[in-house]
Formats: sequence, C-alpha cells, structure tokens
Amino acid sequence: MFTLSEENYLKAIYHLELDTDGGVSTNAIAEKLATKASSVTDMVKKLSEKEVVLYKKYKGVTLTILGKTVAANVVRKHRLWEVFLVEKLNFSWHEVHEVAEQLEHIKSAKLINQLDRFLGFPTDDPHGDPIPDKDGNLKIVEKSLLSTLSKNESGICIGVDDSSSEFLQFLDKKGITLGKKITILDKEDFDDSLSILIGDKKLSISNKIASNLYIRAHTGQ
Amino acid sequence: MFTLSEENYLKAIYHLELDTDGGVSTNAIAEKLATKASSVTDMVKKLSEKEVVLYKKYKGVTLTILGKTVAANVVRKHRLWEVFLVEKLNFSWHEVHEVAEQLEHIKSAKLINQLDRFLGFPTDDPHGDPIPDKDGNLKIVEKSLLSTLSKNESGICIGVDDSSSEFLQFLDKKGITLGKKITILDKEDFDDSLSILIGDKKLSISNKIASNLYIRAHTGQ
DNA sequence: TATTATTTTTAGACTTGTCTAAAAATTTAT
DNA sequence: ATAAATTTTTAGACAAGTCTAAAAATAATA
Repeated sequence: MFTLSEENYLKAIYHLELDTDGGVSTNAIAEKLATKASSVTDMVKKLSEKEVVLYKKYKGVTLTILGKTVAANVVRKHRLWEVFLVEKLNFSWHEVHEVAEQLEHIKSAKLINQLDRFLGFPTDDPHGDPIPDKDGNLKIVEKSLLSTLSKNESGICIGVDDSSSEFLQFLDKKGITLGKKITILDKEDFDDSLSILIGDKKLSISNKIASNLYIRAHTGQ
Repeated sequence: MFTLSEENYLKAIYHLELDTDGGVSTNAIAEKLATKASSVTDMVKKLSEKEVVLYKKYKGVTLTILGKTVAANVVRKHRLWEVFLVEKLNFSWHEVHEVAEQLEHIKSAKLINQLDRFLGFPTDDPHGDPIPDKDGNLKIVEKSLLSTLSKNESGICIGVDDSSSEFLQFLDKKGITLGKKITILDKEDFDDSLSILIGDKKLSISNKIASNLYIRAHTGQ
C-alpha cells in the first residue's frame, strides 16, 4: 500500500515520463510537486526500495512496471472523479481538479469499479484526457495542436494542454468547448494569431491559446 | 482548517458526548480511536488551543460550539457518502462504512452541497442514522429498542445500534431491513428471546439482536 | 581541459502524530 | 481516611515527510 505522498510522487513521475526521454530529473519532480530537490531524493530512495521506481544517484528516475500500474491507477481515479463531478454534480471543468486531487487517493477497488459503471465507462475526462483502463493502459488518440493547422484546415476540439482554471474559464468565455468544430480562416504572420470559425462564430485568438488546444483531424468535408 | 487526525478526534468526541453526561474521558476517546491515552492527551491540548474543545487536566473534554459544528459536518459528509454508495453505486449497507471513513475528509463545500442535492436531500443514512443539516443540527426521532417492546406491540424498523458489518450481514440473511414492520408475537422469559413477525415471516431472535434494533412506534392498527 | 555553473545528494534539524514507561492525580475500597 | 487501584499526564523517543545549508557530482564554458 502507498501513502498519499508516495502516490503523488508516482503520479508526478508518471506525467513527467510521458514527455521526457530517459529518466526524470530530481529537479523536475521537485518543481512539479512544489517541493525541494532534497525531499525528492529522500522519497525516491524510499520508492526505489518499494520497487516502484528505478533510481541511480545523479541519473534520474524511471517507473518500474509496478510503479507505472500504481500511478496509472491514481490517474484513472482522478479522471473518473472529474467526470463524476462534471456529469453528476454540475461542476464546471475548471472546478474539478482540486477536488479530484483529493478523491484520487480514496482506496477501494469496488468504489472505483462501480463509479466507472455508474458513469457509463467513460473514456475521457472533462479536459479531453484519456482515462486509463483497469490495467493502466491508455488509449492513444491522434491529436494536433490547433497552432499547427494551416489555413482552411479544420478539426474537432478534443482537449487542452494547459488545464489551469484561468485558461479553462477563458475558453468558457469564448465559447470554446470540447467537441466543437474549428476551422482556420486565416493566420497572421506578424504575431501568429489565428482567425477561426468555431460553431457559427468567428473568433480571433492568440498563438498562445492555439498552442494549448488539441484538435482531431476532421476527415471528410 | 483541520487535519484528518484532528477531524477524527472531533468526530469521536462528538459521538461519545451523545451518550455521556459531562466531559468525555481520555480513555474513552483512546478506546474509540484505537489509540493510547497519552496520544489523546497530546491531541486534546492541540484541539483546546484551536478552541474546538474545552479541556481541563484530569477533568475530561467537551466540544465547543465551533467544535461541534466541525464534528457534525464530518458526520454529515460521512452519512451523505454512505447514501451515495448505497443508492448510486450499489453497495450493501455493511460495505459503506470503511469507504465513507475516507470520503468524509474530502474538503469542498461545493462537493457536499451538490452531492446532497444529487441525492435528493436525504435525511437518514443507510443504517437509519440522521444526517446533520448544514448547520450541524440533528433531527431527533422518537425511537425505542425492539427489546423494550411488549408482547403484541409493533413498530417500524428504523435503525440499528450496532452497525458492524457482521451484524448487518446477519440482518440481511434474516431479511430484516429498514422500513419493515415488526410485531412482537411472544417473549421468552428464560433467555429473553423474542418471537417476531416481520413482513409475513415469523422469526425467533435473541435478546442481543433485539437490543440492537431501533423501532418507531407504530400508531394505529 | 581547466574552471565555473548547475544539479543532486548528504547531513542535520523540525513538525505531526504516535508510542512506552514512569510520575502524578483521582477514584475506589478497605 | 488511608491504602490500593485506576486513570491521566509527562517525559522522552520514534517514523514520516519536509526543510536549509553545505558537500559532492555532473554539465557547461572559456
């Protein structure tokens, strides 16, 4: 069994490994968890003894198969609870993270299995992130950043990169939600801003926004 | 804000105060929390500084108004989650306690308000215990132990005193559930066992069982 | 490649919540 | 009312998880 703190470290390493090649650095973990590198070193030694990470001094950290399974399960719980909060308790997508951070540590296999069923076995959380299955496997979806599309290309908005409360509330204000079709009307060379069509509305967005929106290519018309 | 441990102490004191007159003893708290009296002394000093309990050395502990509010809120959360588990996730009443012990510590006012609404503002948990309202007030219901009824009296089963998994599973096996009408057919002087009619079934139960079942007097035929 | 800068680890300390063992207070019983 | 038994508190220790400051290793640069 793992403590709350251990679970948080495993989750952080899990997320960092997804966009790092090779081991994850002590500093990276410290930054993600808003803690100190020295604390990370201590914890990583403990996790290594528990055989959930591989650790060689000064050489970074990687999850073992076991560690990956544990971490994915925490992520699974986090995302299932987020779905619950939005679908059943009328939370907005920008309000769910903080509460899910707590709920993800509740220990009960039955609870999470029944919750999964109750929610209709969802595959994605409210931010468009995939929910790991019981074995920790992630569905991989072909996705591109909106900023990489060319003029006249279009696609379906399927996720966000930055899921901070501020960004999500900004999207709400602009009417940008998951599932909507977005078409690039124009790209401005000067500042890389975009003119887009979303639903039936025309909108101008900065490159920073476009670099935080994931799009699934819209095949056919 | 209170730590998980502090919340558990407050809850224990809250429950103990309900059936104790005067302050609650250090030993009683220790027993309820399966800890040592010396640990209780330490914690009680801390709670006293936080002004949630009144404490005089060797004289026992009582909750302040603030402490009572905090404790009642934890109990409220515990019982609302129990309703959720039974009503929405198909848990049996003997399975909910352990999970609710974890869920009761999740901190989010919106979560608990929305959960309450989602469940239809329930007034009782699956064991028949009342759910404190937002201000911590408990509905008081006139109830008697089944063992105190006389021959030919009857009432509705509305709760249990012992809510251990073992007892609840025993009740399941015998078909004794909340809401059922129970009539005393006979009382045996020798061992104080009872012959009862529950629904359309005749049953013989020991005094120990009857001393753990709460009954609401059934006025009128 | 020698030197500087950065990253990582170690050493020692602190907090929270717990424990054991012994001392002090209270209660019970003779 | 004094002695014995019980309860409660104190004192000191420990584990988990964190921190700061200093030392060691690695990486970057001149």
